Amino acid sequence: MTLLTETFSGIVQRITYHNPDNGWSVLRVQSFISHEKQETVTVHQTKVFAGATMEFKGAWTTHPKFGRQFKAVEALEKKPATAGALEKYLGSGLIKGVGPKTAKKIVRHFGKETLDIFEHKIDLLTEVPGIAHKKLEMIGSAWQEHRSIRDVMMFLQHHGISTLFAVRIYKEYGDNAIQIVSQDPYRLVHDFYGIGFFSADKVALSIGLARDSDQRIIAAIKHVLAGSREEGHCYLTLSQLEQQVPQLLEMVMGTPLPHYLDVMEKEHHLRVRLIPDENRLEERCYYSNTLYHDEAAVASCIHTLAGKMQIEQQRIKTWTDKYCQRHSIQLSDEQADSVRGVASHGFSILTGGPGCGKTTTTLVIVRLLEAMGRKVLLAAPTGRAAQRMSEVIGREAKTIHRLLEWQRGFFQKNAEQPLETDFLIIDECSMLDISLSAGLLSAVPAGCQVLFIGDADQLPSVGAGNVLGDMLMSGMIPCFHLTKVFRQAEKSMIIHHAHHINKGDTPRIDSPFKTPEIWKDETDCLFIDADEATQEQIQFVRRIKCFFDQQETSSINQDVNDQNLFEFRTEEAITSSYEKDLVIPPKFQHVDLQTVYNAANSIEELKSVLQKVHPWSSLHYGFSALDVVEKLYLEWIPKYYGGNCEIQVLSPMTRGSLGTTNINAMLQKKANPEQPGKRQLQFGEKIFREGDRVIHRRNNYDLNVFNGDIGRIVSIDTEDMTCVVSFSPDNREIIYQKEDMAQLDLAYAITIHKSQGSEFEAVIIPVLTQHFKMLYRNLIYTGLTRGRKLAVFVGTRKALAMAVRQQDTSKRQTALKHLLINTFTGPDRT
DNA sequence: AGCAAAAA
Repeated sequence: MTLLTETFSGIVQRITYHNPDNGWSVLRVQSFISHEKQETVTVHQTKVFAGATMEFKGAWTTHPKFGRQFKAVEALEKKPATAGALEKYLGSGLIKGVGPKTAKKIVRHFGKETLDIFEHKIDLLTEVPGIAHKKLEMIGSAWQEHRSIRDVMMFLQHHGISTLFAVRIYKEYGDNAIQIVSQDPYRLVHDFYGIGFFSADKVALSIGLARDSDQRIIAAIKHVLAGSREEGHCYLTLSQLEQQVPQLLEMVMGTPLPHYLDVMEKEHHLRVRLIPDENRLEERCYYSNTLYHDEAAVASCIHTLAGKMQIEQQRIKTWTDKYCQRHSIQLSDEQADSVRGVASHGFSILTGGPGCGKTTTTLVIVRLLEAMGRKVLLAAPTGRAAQRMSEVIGREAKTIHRLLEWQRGFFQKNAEQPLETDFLIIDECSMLDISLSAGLLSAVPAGCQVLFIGDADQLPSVGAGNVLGDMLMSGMIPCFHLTKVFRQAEKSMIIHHAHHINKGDTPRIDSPFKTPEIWKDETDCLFIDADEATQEQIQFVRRIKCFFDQQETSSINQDVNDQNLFEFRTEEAITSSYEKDLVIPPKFQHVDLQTVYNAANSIEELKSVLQKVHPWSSLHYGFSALDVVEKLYLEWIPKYYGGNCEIQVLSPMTRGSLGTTNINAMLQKKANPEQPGKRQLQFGEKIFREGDRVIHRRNNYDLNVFNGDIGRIVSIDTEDMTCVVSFSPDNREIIYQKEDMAQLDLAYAITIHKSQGSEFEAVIIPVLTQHFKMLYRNLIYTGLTRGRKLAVFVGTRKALAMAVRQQDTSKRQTALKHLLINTFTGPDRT
């Protein structure tokens, strides 16, 4: 860790930038060594005063935009050493009553002894002209105060706390700070947002607390429990804690863990819930207080809301029929049933895959309720989902955070100040985590009806819990499941394969390399086998192909055909790795093809080398996976599906050779290359060019653009550094100022996560083992079902099979399902 | 073989 041992010291001249959230600061620092030269220093979690003399530890780096800078990992305040430093220090406004002018006078008078005078003989300050008795008193008391702060600060900093937090800790604990922190350093985790277990532990060990002290172990248990959220879990089991806690503490525990857990439960540091496992044996499940409360709150709120309403079914039917007729809406039977069902239940769920008509059903429900004189509120977890809801329903829809009036970490709308409405409809509920659900449901007033809409097969929520899935699986909540697909269901292979994926079967998707006709058949789902071939392999195949094309009319493909390798064997494809099949014999490396041609036996050898490559892998045609993405985007899809077909690449990941960043860079270069007259702007590494496809990444209520909106850059003004982006569906044009453009990214490729809730005419989905960590069932399902006319996978069948086998949400440890069953049927404890 | 992600 400590490879960065360069140091750099100087006087802080100016604080160029300071981020109060994480403490990251950019400073201009005048070096001690070369006096005239100012350097840029970046440092984390440190607030430094202008004029302070600092010693930084870290390393020199070169930033692509800002050039040479010192990246500090540690900053220590030194006593001012030079007269110049002293003057800056005193004049920085740190001491009340001393400004730059007075500072100058003082330093000129006392020179090097200035600091000593302040420390020990402050009365002598009156020697300085302009400092009378009154001013001396002011300066004196300010200096006193400053000194006690400084003692605390020095203590905290000595034990590894950054200046920024030291200031906050001093503000909170005052002069007792040293005592409080020494007594229980782990208090800091609870009292200060931004200090975690690791920071507090550093202080604790530095102060000299024992590695096996109770405080330390309890803090570690709390930290592990809180961390389970990251995995999507609500609770951890004993064996999980026994594995993770000692690992965090970096020691073997003397006293067994259950002892501590019992103590913590008694002292309300954690909660335990007994949940029966498959064998009906009760297991102790350990919760952090908040998650325990949230889970229980969701279950009890739903129980309170649930129940049947007295509604005249016949009147609803008559009204619905009339409404649909007037607006020429065709409702299927299950949709009509859903409308009636939802209207007559206190709490219900409307679910179903894409293209099943959830939206139309919702529209009719909203109109019906309004006709019944009910006040209806609409909301969704994300800005984009809310905006789409408004567009489709024609009523305002808000994000849940806005609906509940989120302010400084709390919701203004809650059990005490509930929402004012008769009916609440929440869309895209697969994105709801347990905490937001608890916040939302507590704010529902008594007598209000609630409808959750969502597709549980889509991506799970970012936060902990499996809310929608648990509610559905509990079987306790009235659920209206739309199954009839309107989108040409019979023909659609996308729907067919999506269905298989959901069941856990790896779909056998046809490849155009195997069956070239399928392009013309306008199939809507394809798989192109491609792997991470090396440049050497690609070049080798291309050279051979080039050679054969010249020499023989019959292509090499004909030869491979003879081997009858085209039988569609998924299992074989799963185990084989295409690029490994191609071993280039040394004798053919960099060989002149004419020489090969002259030696007849060499031709046969060449053929046999190529025949080892899987005949429908893209390597066989001299394409890497990235080449295939390019070909699909620029040639193949436009050729068979029309040049106006909207194509979207959906990658499981941001990084990697087939991550969004790399694909974006490649497609920008190929699909929208630099041209004279085509204007562009550069921000650091990012280039935006006229014609680029872009995505907006944060809800911006001023511009009325939302996280996930995709558009095209219409024009760029290089003078003003502004641009105009046109967004679908109605091609509305938004003017971006320079600072707004930071919220834009290239969007030729986006992550599957970002695509949730959107649809595209054609999607290209790379699925390779390099995406290993992200490969799970819901992800593939979500990506595949984003395509309306075409979905093409590019990658290996092995990666696809891995993804389909991996069920993310089933691994989430949650108890909502269990709680709902218990609440509704009464606990069956004996 | 290390990774994605909402809200304010």
